Amino acid sequence: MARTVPAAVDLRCPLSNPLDPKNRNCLTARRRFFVLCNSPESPPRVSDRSSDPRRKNSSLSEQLKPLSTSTLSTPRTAEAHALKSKPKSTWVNPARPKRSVLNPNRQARSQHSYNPRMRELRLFAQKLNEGEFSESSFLSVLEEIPHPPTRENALLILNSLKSWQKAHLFFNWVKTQNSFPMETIFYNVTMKSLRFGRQFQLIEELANEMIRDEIELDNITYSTIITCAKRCYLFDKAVEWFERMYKTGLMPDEVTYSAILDVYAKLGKVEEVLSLYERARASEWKPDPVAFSVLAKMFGEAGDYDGIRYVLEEMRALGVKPNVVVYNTLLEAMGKAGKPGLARSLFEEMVESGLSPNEKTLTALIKIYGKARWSRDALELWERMRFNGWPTDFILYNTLLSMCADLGLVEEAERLFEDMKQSENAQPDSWSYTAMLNIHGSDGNSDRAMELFEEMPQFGVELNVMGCTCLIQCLGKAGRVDDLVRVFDASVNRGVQPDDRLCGCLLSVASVCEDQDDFLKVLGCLNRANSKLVNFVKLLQDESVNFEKVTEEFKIVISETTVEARRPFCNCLIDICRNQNLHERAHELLYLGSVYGLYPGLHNKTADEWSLDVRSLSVGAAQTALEEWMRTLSRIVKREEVLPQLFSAQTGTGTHKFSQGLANAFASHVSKLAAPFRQSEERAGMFIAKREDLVLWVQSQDPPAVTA
DNA sequence: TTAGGGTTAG
Repeated sequence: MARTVPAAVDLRCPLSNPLDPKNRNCLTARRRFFVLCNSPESPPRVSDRSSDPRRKNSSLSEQLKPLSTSTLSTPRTAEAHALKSKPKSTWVNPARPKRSVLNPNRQARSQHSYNPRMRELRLFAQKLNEGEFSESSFLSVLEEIPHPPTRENALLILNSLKSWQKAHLFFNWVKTQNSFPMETIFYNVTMKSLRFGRQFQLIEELANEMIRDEIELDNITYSTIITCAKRCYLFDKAVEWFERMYKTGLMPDEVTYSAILDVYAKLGKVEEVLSLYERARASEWKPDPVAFSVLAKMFGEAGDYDGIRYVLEEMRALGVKPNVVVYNTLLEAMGKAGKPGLARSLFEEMVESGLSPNEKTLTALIKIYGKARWSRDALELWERMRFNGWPTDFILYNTLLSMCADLGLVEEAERLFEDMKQSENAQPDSWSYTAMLNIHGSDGNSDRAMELFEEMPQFGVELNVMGCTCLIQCLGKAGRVDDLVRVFDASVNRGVQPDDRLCGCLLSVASVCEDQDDFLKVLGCLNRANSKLVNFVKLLQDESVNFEKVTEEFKIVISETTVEARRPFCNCLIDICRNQNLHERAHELLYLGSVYGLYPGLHNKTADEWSLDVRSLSVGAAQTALEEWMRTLSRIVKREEVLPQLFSAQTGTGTHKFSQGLANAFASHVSKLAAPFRQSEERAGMFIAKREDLVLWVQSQDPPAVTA
């Protein structure tokens, strides 16, 4: 796309400033700016060390320094200065000759001729592959090799060995035979095998051996080392070996280059990736689909929609046709950037271009439709999949089931689940059962949920903590406390490790128990998982305990809880207090929850409107918050302070098919208090009161009901 | 896996 921009670029245009926060992601601007900074008409602000011939073998990161420090990360003031001093720079051809960063020709593979002893050697390799050997027995079998281990014979066997251990042993054995001098290709084949076993240390040892024995490391060697380091999450090692290659004077070809692009991308170093990409483009490199896939993945991870668009436009401008992997990566990226509509169009474009989607394509799309709550699109896609015979696998099925759970599609989920049971390649696993338990749990069908729980061992599927949580929630809602206890005990005995979400679930069941025996039974389960939490519940029930003690214990319990579970815990604790007629304790807990940041954005004030946002609160917590708010307003009215025109309380509508909706509970509490809030007709899930009505109501409260 | 690079699930 940069190649199609007009001949002159006005740098004063804000879009041309890549460091303007508004344009942080504007890659067009970055590209233009890059080119301008490195054009002869616009000399770089700092000396461009990469163009210094004396620095021929400097590492790439050193070469990139002038770029990353001056072009992409310069403080904004320096940037502004540069822009001011060069207002009328001229656009130049970015493809002008400059020192390359990569070799445009991919390293050629050596040709191998037909080996007349192929059959016997393959059979021998098969014998080595199939047997279970100790190291010594493997070596003794090697002595039975049907033909001498010449270069070609040894290479054929080495290529045929499947396990990295055997390949490594064979490689070392060949070396001891001294039949021929070891060559790069032997190291490369062995390294590839070691990479399957993620044996980076062994690979590095081999690489150092090559250096010691002066055996040439080529692009294949380096790319194998780099990708192995990457797969072992040893990104620093990957970069280290890439730099080492540069220092030896070996130019990477596009395979090594995209491997290192991916390393920087996985490190989240977007600027470095772009610098590398731009550098290579300036060397007249035409990126291939793999390179674009790397870029697309990187932008997807960052949720950077401008970046995704840039990838699409670059491909279009360069005439590179995306393949299925590129489409998959782009679709996934669109999903992460929150663009379901664009993902849908891109998918249609892919099908129209004649490409057939694979299971990964469909998984990405189903996930996007589920997240966007586009049930019609999701189900239509499912129909198309069946009609066209597009490939499926268990991940796709599980994604479909999760989508059904999110959208409340019970019958569809049962059909899919049945399909899975009938299938050969997608038998239900613990994910599938979890999704099914979630669906029936949310639907309130505890019988079906229990049926699923009982059948799991028959199919050899282990229950996981999430499935257990769904089932416990379902049984709790159905009031089947004895079954709940049985399921909990069985789950823990089967190896489920309760986490904070499961504890939160038990706590929420406890909060709705009307029967004291049931309440104690649920707390008994919770005690097995989190005894401190149970002790805290008991402490709350003890009216002789003062607020300071509650504060102290609250702090301990909450700080030991994962961040995501803190607010649910606090909500449930408030609900428990209200159910046990401990209203003041509920108010104390709401106060503590607010102090410790569990309810950010609960109160919002503008000059015209004060609002209470209870969408993340439980019913009891929302009631408590409303009461607290009314107490505060009473005090303000009494003090005759300034009040806004409008008061609003936001409960939300609950988009989920199964959601109970906070609105109804809130409405009945408002009516119990006889407070003048009315549900808004224009704004769904919103309760509104006018200042005059609220003031009259507050004044009529004598003694104020809400302060009780 | 037949000497090297990129894509799927709470």
